[in-house]
Amino acid sequence: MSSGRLGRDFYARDTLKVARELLGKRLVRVIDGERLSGLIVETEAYIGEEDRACHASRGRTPRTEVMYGPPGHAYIYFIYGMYHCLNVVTDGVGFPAAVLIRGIQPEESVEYMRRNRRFPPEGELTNGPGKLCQALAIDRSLNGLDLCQSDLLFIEETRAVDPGEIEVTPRIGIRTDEIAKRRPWRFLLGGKV
DNA sequence: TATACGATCACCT
DNA sequence: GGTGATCGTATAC
Repeated sequence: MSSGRLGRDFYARDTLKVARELLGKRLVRVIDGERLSGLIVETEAYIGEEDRACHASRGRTPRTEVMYGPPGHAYIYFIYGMYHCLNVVTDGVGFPAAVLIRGIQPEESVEYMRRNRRFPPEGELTNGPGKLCQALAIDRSLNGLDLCQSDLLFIEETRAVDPGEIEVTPRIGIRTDEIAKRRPWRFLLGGKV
């Protein structure tokens, strides 16, 4: 069964809808012609300058520029001096919003990923935003990449997900304010917590 | 120029 | 449950 790549229209929508519907889709990274991939099982939405947890809450800067651009591009940032996080830009041009990919279930080239992560314990290969970037060798050199065009990084259509499998919770690691902390903008697939 | 800190993780107790 | 690693950004001087 062939799987098509998600097109611009998928990303050019309401961010919460995109965050929810990215669950179950296949994130694909190609290195030296080899496919590394996994099914997306955890996402978080970051929406607009009013969202204090969103990097764009402090306005347009060189770092946040990508989020203001067209949907379907990768926003990758470096954090805590050692990790990278992968987001996909959503909604329309000029409105800063993105979905953070927080977890995937490894599928293709698992051994390659395990090597990248220096052979972690079972279940800890790609269960976090920093971890999955390390496993897939994603860093800021890929920032701004168009996931609708690039052959290095993209997301593929998969089977439909049963809405009953989706869990919604507040976002993780928010330290800005109580309102941002409470927003139920984290989505998980299959009872994963 | 200088400084404080973060959408994290690994390792410790 | 706590903390150190480690550095790009934003912001203040």
